[in-house]
Amino acid sequence: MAMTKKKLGTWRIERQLVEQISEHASFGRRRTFKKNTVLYEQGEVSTRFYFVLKGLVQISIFRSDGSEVVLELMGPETVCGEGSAFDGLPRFSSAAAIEDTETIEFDTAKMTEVFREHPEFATSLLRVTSLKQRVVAIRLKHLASREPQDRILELLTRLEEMFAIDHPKGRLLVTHVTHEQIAAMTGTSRVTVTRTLQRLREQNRIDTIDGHILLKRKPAPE
Amino acid sequence: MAMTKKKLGTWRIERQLVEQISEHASFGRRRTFKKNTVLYEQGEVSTRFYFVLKGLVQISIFRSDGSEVVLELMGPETVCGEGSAFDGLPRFSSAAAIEDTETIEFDTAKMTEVFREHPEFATSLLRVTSLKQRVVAIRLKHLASREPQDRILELLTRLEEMFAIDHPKGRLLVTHVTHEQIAAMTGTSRVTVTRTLQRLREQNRIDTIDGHILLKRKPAPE
DNA sequence: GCCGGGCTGTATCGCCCTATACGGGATGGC
DNA sequence: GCCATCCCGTATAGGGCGATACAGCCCGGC
Repeated sequence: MAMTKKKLGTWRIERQLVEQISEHASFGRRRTFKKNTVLYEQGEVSTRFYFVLKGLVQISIFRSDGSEVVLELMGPETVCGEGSAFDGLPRFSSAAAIEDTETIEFDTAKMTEVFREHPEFATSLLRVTSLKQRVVAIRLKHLASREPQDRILELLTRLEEMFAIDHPKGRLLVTHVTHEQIAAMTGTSRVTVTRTLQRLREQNRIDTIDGHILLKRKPAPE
Repeated sequence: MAMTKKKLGTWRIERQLVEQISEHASFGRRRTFKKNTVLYEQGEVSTRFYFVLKGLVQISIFRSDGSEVVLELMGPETVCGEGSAFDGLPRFSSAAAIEDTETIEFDTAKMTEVFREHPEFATSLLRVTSLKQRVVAIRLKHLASREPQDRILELLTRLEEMFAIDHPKGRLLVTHVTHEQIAAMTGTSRVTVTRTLQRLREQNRIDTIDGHILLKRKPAPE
């Protein structure tokens, strides 16, 4: 029996910060979402945001021509929806549970009063929003390139940092992503993803083991 | 004498939020930067962030091959550097004053204690980081497209929202940006910017008046 | 065992972007 | 007034990506 193709997210927050948020769970309320239901939708105005406990939530932006850009897959111990909840503007993305999902739902409406008693919670939330800003900015840096290889490698290294295990030949991604998902997240076509991964294999930079991608240790520092 | 080519930023924060931050200026200290000096550099770790009072700051990310992606030009009444200041990780971007610049420098180190007395300041900062996350995410949505026209129009409409004045034929951008700057911000080549703007002119969607771009009112809602 | 669906690997073709180069116009320094 | 510099417009060649189509593979259902 080979490795399970367990669905995982594309995001992780460091333990310490997770704990800091968990400690304030009492300021939110538990809320569950069945598979294929919506947490929030692009365009709506809401002061709610979510701390995912279990399951998987897909965050995407729909472009005006109807095409979908997948921003992230948020797994357990991540926060989503806080951006629009704090700035008060319409949601710029949609969130849908693609597995049965449990969350803590927070509401920013009375948050200022909470901060007075628990200023460390404000700091934690600022760390979360800052982290998100960072990851989006770094993605942007790579999406600014028109080279599919740049775009795809960026996604792979990000996934590696979050979800890879050591392997004799390098680092193995435990997340299973299809070429189509990579295409949606990098703004290229499915065919190009296949071709690019092929090319990377020929360059001996990656390998595929049982459907999982292995990022090889840099072979020679040229 | 025609319109001045005053250099402006690519960013603006709504008045109310600006005031909320200004009211807490006493928690920071005044600091000025001469033209062509650096506020902070990619890679460094720092807990400082800046509220720009006067001048212009260019935020850019340098890619590993040395090429530069210009994220934003931050003019007066904007905040920069807060991302890395709060999450504690190395700066993912560099900031350089491209005009003589005055700022208020804040330090996140003792922020938690400030939040206890002034929880509304935490809320304001959360609004700022959330807004930034939003703008970067929306840029990402468009950069995900490989069509130069998408990328360039996104920049233009964003600039329009922030820095355009009414004009009999539409909205006139008071910011003057060169094709080369547009290229750097959209990840295309200078030639393509010229060609794309040309094409938009032919499609009667924009016009150029005295070096400034005019976004025409949508001609026909088809 | 057989079938069907989802995923990956290829092939072809047309198009558009990048790189490069060059000319002309505006602007500013002296 | 003259020249240098910057910016915009344009041409050419080359390459790689997108669209489309199809074949093979794996896996699960029945």
